[in-house]
Amino acid sequence: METPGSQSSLHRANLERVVRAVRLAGSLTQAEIARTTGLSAATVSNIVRELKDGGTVEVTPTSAGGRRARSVSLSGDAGIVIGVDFGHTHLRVAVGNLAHQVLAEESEPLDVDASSTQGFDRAEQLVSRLIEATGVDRAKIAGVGLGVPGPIDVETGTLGSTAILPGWTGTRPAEELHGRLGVPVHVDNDANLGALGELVWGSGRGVRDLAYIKVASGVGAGLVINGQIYRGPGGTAGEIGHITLDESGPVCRCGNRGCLETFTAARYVLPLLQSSHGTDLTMEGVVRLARDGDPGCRRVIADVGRHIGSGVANLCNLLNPSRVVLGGDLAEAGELVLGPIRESVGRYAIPSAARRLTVLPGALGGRAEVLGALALALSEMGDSTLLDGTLPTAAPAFT
Amino acid sequence: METPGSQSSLHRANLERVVRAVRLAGSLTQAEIARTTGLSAATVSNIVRELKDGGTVEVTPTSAGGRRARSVSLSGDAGIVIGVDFGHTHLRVAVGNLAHQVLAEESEPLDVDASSTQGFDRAEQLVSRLIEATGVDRAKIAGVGLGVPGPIDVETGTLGSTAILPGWTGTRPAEELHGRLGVPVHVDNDANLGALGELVWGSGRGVRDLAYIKVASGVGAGLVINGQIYRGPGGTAGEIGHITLDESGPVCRCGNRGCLETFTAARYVLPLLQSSHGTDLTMEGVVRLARDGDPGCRRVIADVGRHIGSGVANLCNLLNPSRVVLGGDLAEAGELVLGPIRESVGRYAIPSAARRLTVLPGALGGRAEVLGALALALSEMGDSTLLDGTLPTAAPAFT
DNA sequence: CGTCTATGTCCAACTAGTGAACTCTAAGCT
DNA sequence: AGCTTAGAGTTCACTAGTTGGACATAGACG
Repeated sequence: METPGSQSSLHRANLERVVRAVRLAGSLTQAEIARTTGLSAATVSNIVRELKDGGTVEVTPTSAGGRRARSVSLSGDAGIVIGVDFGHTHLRVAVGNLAHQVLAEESEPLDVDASSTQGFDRAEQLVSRLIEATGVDRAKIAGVGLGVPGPIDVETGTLGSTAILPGWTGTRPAEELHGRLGVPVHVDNDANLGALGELVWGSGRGVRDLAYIKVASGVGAGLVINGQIYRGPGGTAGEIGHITLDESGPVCRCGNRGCLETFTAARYVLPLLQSSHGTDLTMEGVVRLARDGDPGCRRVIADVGRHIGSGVANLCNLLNPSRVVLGGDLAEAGELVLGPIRESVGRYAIPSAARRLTVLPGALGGRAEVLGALALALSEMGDSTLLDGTLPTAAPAFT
Repeated sequence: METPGSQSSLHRANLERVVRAVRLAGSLTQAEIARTTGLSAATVSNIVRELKDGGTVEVTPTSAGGRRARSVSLSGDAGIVIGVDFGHTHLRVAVGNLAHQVLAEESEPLDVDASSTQGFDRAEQLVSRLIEATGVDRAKIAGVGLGVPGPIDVETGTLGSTAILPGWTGTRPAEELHGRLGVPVHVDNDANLGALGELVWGSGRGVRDLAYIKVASGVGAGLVINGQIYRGPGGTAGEIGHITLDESGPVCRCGNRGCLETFTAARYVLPLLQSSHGTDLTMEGVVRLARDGDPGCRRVIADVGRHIGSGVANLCNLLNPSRVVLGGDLAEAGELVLGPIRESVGRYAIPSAARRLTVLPGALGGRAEVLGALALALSEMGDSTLLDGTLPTAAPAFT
């Protein structure tokens, strides 16, 4: 640890290399590890033995019908990670292992008006339940990823004002959960985690740059640049909901006028349908009705799509991501909303940028955020955590 | 080279570490190197000897009034880099060394209608002249950075259509210059290089995320994210000039309507002043008149600023950079344009993002691009090039 | 002028990776 | 069945390279 530039650090780096290779591939034989990592067979042999002794890796004596290949894979109980996602109306928890496998996942409704304390209590309970259900060892928890539906101050870890969970403003979610679970907790907002989730498990596999647009009560975007969440220095990157589409448009809750959100977010869109469809409509309902053919709902959704498309076109001109993934309730509308988005992008983005852009619906639906939280825990943990035989049960730090 | 993960690669990494430390600090004693790099004194001793023998580093027997410290610094002639910038109306070349010092710099007018061949000939001549003037060894050229005022296809290195140098579309500038100079040439567009230049030498020192907005015949932005130029998968990131401000605004050359450019670029703005100020006005002239107090020009510049501010507000919401640097002719207008920009940003960006944003004029003026080209050559070279005694005189690759 | 102290160098010890030789096992051929 | 073949994994001697400690050096301080 104390030798930053030499010898043993090299060994460490090679250990990580091997672990990473195995994790990415699921399972490999030693010869394959040698080939993909570029290390010599002898070195791989030593490293695998060391990892096996440390318990981070499992060697299944002979797997395929081949000659004598021993396939190496991450041992399932080497460590587990947990994803927790506080959403608009529900709480969702997932348990996964270091091999990127999701072992269990569950969600339950969350009372919007519940205090933050109640919320965290509930989260703790649900986590405990899932851990028991999967039968894993509590001490093996390597880290927790936590998603919250609002802006997080990166430096202090304090939750900014959120219209979605009003009573939670000013709390420090990571600290709260860390106090209850005793392991490192890493927070981020739901849009960023959704982006990460889709990148790792969903519609963004294999892509390095991705924008995840989440339309729900508000509109937010999570940006992944070069394989990493991009938060911006202030942590507020991705606020696509408040780019200005029409300087003299409706007044937005942010104080400006004509923000994208005023044309697309549920709270602004649903009233349009009140007189014709009644007052107790939800976005989900509108989407369902539209799919069933209701012309009014279809029109509203298409209009929303067009406006999102304008925003995406701006995003595309500025950032030129290779993929845009649409998440949130609205994604359920499929082509009804994607069509207009693509059309709008084609119209407003410069052609060379638009040509390379793919707009896809999220593949994970409401699970994107929890899975992203899982991915966050995995990535923040760094592979090096795997390498100490002892996984941290007390947290050295939390973010 | 062939050992990707081991031993000699460690040595290489340590060599680079030392070179980098020395380069950043200017000059260090061996003990200081040991402390900043974390390597042991013995290792540093060996490495310094190796570097000294290789000629990349110079050891001045005793420098300060201390005991017996030998200060180690990059030898001035260890290698030089060259920046070439083709601008709207001029060609600019700079010569620098690996210690980030600019040894010589010169610009000359360039005929817009000249063929690309003529342009590259002129560039070659100017480079030769500067090399002779500084008296450095041609064989020491480690790389060339090249700026072109138009979109470059990252894969093929082909220059896309540019309204600024019409005859150059479809040429491969890097290849052209590589053919003439025989060293690796790395191209990028002028906005990206301006961003890099300001980041390394100008108003962006010490910042990791920066947007450089260049207003000239068009409007472009160069983005630096996490200390690196961000080009986007298609290489067209930063096209701030074509985000839509007004869906029913003037038709833009890109085919859309109401692009930022139609409110801010010279070709759209100058006509506004034709009836009052004559037809042979340039953007530079407008700026000068505005500074002298001409109310019409002041008004025009303030309006341009407001529109740029709207674009920057969008940029700020999406990307949340910590700094925006304004370059190009317009930057000369100082507060006359920055005031309205800041005002517009304050109005249209979400407050939490706007609060962290600093909008500054470029510190390098027209030199930003050449210096950025220099920085590009330095960064693309990678420190490892320093480590072979022989700097490449024939190029293994060019980008 | 002697002592002190930080610098740089040398040397022996140690760590860790590598190539080559070797063993093992199953598949394929005769 | 028996032989050959070939890829997988292991062992071993070797080598590259870093480190801690001993040692020499030379200005600073008293």
